Amino acid sequence: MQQAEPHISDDQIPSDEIQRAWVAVQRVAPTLYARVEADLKKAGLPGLDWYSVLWGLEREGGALRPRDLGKVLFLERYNITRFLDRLEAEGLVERKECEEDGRGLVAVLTDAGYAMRLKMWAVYGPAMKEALSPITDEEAVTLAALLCKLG
Amino acid sequence: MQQAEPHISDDQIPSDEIQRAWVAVQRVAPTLYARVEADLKKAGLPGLDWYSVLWGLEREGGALRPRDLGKVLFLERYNITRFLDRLEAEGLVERKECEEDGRGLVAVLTDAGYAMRLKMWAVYGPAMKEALSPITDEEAVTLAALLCKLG
DNA sequence: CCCAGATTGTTGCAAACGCAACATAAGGGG
DNA sequence: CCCCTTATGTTGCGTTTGCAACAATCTGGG
Repeated sequence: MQQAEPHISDDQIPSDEIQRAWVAVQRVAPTLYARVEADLKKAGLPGLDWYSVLWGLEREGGALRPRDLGKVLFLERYNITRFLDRLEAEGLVERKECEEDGRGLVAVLTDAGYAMRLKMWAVYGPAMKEALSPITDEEAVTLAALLCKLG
Repeated sequence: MQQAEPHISDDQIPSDEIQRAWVAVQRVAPTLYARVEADLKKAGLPGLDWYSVLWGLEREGGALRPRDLGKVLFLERYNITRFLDRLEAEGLVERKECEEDGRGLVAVLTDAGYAMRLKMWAVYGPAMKEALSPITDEEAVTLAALLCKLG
């Protein structure tokens, strides 16, 4: 990636192998993401970020506090607030008050939200399959295992 | 990731292995990126996007037309324009006119820009090494090879 | 019970991004 | 040579993001 550097000692510089892996990860992930997003957009559907919220909610039983949704999706509080704003405006989610915590609330998936996730999956699934079609299932297992070591 | 789906035929649904690999890629890449960015920010340095531009420029001899910079970095024209706006405002890059094309221009790395890339690498390099420290060089080669199949 | 500190969700503001439109210049066919 | 098409870089506008501050509520020690 770049040559030796006087300000840092040699054992701080990542090896070529590591550098190449880093570049590959940071280049390929957005590329694949963009391909799938393009398919969704072509179908007139929302982006993958919405899907994550809908699916994250559905997976947890259809209702979750923003706090917990944030933990599941690795998102900041204020981002959750705004996703819920948009999803609620489209009728895919509803905010209900939270009994056990006066300041909290619960985001609840509506029927329309459930239906939307299904409609998106009908595009997302095949697009994902297509994007990863260059590798076999076995390779996918290897890939996932290596990445999980890093997460 | 999710159960069978009536609207699409079974052979359109990605296998569990593929789904897990997809999730791993899309989750791990931003996580690692954020860790390194945090180190840069802690050091009071610009983000990785600036580094990409500086390094992309330096690698090509220190001067490149926005068009070509866009191709190297996989960025849209208008993003290049705006990165150059900010980098130029900080004195890291200069816009010079392009002789062989009247409408074009050339983005030239300044001494300050070169110095900044070095300073950033002194943080970026170790941070990258740390982020990928859970895998060996050999595993990194495997990882990069698998990802390259997808790119 | 009371109160200081922490937690939860929201918001104002500034910065950044995506998209479409624009001005300018290059290229190519008649 | 002229005109039409394409390419290049920029900009305006609406949307989205990050950060810091905020109000409301919970928690635990005294």
